[in-house]
Amino acid sequence: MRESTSARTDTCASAPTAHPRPEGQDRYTISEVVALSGLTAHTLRWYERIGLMPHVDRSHTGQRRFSNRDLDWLSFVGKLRLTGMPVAGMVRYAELVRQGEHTFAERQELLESTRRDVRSRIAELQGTLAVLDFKIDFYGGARTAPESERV
Amino acid sequence: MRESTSARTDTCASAPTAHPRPEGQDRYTISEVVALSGLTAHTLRWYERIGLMPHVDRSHTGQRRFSNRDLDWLSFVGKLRLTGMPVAGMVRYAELVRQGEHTFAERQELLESTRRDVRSRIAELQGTLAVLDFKIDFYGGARTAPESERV
DNA sequence: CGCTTGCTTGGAGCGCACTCCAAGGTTCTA
DNA sequence: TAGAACCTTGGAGTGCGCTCCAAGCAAGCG
Repeated sequence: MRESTSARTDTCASAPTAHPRPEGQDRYTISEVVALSGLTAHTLRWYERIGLMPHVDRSHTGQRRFSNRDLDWLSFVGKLRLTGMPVAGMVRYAELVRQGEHTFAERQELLESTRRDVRSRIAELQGTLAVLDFKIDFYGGARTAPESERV
Repeated sequence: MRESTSARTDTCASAPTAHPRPEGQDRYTISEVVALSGLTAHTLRWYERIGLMPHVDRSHTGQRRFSNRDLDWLSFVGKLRLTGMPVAGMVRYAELVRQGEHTFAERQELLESTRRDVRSRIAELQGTLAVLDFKIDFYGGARTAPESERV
């Protein structure tokens, strides 16, 4: 295993396993975080560069040491990513967090807007399900369809 | 209006209006199709180039004239696009259609696999809704949360 | 001590789905 | 019959979210 570990297998939708963490540990190397988060080391470093990660603690020689808190943050960011929020939006949220409690209202608005997006995306997907069901039934031999179709 | 018409406004999730078509017409210029489909002319030509559109009829001087059948196809392709299916998959489906009725089974499988993807994407989105609800409630002042959170 | 494996950086590259450009021919309105 | 608006093409460019590279330092084992 050499840096570009997992990934590439199946678009790796971040293993939905609830990030089982080794008990009583609070300093993880980057490769441990790769295993726990499903992200690549490249991506973790990139997240930090673009301001999507609070600055991670370092060992005396400069290597990253992630905390449980960092893992919590990554797990939340993973959820935001699943919503389809663009990276710029997540960075915006991270900035608000850094600015302290007086940004609570704005953070709430941002999440509410995201929630609206998610809900309409779900509705959209359910609309496609109706069409898929219809077509699949058609191909299923139940040619009840009034389709002149080239299908 | 000069080629790059609509687009850019809001990621233009293809107006969910059911493509109201002028009655009794069966030959549309590309700009009419732009208005009806919400796609750009660039995208329509590109779809044809990559084999996602059956070859469109032409006027005697070589300009495209789309039929109602073409619009039906575009509308279905729009649904597939909303499912999140990559363009390569849609091209694959278009190829199967071109090959005739003996590909019915394969088309059905492709759509069934797409339907599975859509269902799991919906589940994923519903999972993010739970997290969003939780956070939004937290910011809503109901600080009932046992969060040590940097939130 | 040497060896292997792992971590560091800035910057370049990639795949997807468009998106646009230049240069020229066509169609419509007045 | 002019002029504006619209259409054509191949190929180059864009934005997003990673993804990879080269060169070099660090850590652990025998």
